[in-house]
Amino acid sequence: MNTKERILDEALTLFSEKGYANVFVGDIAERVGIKAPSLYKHFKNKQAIFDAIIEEMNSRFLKEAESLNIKGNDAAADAAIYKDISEDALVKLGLDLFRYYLHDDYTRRFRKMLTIEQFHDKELARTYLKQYADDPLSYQGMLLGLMVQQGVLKTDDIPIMTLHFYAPIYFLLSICDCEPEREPEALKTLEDHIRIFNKLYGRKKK
Amino acid sequence: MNTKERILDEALTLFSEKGYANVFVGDIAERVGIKAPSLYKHFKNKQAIFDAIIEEMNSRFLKEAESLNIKGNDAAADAAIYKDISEDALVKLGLDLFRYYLHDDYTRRFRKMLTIEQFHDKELARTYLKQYADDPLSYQGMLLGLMVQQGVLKTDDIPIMTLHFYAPIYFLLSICDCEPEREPEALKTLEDHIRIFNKLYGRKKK
DNA sequence: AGTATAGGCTAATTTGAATTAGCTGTCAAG
DNA sequence: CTTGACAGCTAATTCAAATTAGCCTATACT
Repeated sequence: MNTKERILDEALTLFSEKGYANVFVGDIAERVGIKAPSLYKHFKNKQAIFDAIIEEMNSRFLKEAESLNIKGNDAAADAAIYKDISEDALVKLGLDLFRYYLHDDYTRRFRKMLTIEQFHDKELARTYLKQYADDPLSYQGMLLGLMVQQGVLKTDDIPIMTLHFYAPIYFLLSICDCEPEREPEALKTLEDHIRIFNKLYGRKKK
Repeated sequence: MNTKERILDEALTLFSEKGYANVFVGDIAERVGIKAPSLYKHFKNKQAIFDAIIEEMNSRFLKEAESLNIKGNDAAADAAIYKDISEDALVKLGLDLFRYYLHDDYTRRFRKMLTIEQFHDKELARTYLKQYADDPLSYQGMLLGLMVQQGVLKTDDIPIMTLHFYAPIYFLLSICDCEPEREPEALKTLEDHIRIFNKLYGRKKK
């Protein structure tokens, strides 16, 4: 990782912990192992560092979305996968997703930063909701929709079913971001949530 | 409202919009209609304004909790109320709660401020989770528990049922705080959520 | 009336963080 | 070998925001 990337990386860490306004360029520099003025060899100013982080995030998420689309488009193949999904498999899917969101360093730091900065301007608000509300709902809605098609789950209202699946995940994530020591409890709750979700929406047991 | 209270009020508004660090004492003073140095007749410094807001909030919530306890303690009376609660009444209960959280000026501003500042220190993190996660779950768990007792709802796992009821509310609140123009859509979704919740957990229709 | 206090003001003062100036060593290309 | 760009440094500079000093007026209390 070159200096420019290290700056972005350390800045993201600090922004996600203290918020943009509470981080000094000197703090960032120190962590990178250089002096504050040297930062200006790489970025026009502090704001440019923030903007670069947002931009990098956008491109990462775009790439991710594309790769999901590729998978998502092959509906036939996907349908097969979910045809016989067991409760345990659904639990594993949910837990894995959760753990990824929680532990993936980039994802976690970025989410916390956006949580802090979401009210700063319209643009950030939109980004926040897209990442943590609209996109997850639409992606998971697609997956759950497949399961409905396959008769694994049953509902008249896929969007609400998706909300019922995802809202607890979002909620537990907020808890863990705030107090990471509550993760074990959250994982337990998440597992219970998915098992009961599966009972509530699952077709009557064969 | 005297000057001291007006300072707290305007400060809360600003903190909830921009976060503590982005608000200048001059901004607060201007809104109150005085000059910055005059603030220091009322508060030792900027931090003391923030602290006073937190303290006031604590005492408000304490008072609220007490009043809920008084009601909550009279379990027999409460049970009667929920014995024959209809779907529409449950929907109304949820929508009213939601609208209160969203529109009550004090509640809304305070929640946004805590959302921004939650990672600033352990204390704030604890306050945030208590207010928006633990307390709502425990209070609503109590109400839903009564409904289970009365046979209006059925479940083996009241905490998870409560999570299923509340997490979507929390989620929709996050959306509306972030983009208030999405409130109508959120209200619609909330109503659908509660109706389906009621179907999923309701005893088989008579 | 006489004075103390509360609460406001203007004009400093202090502070500290962002940014700029300008120097230096390294290294790659010609 | 030398030139130029790159990436670092120290030492200013700038600037804005918090806070303090010190003054003024009104009002309430004695």
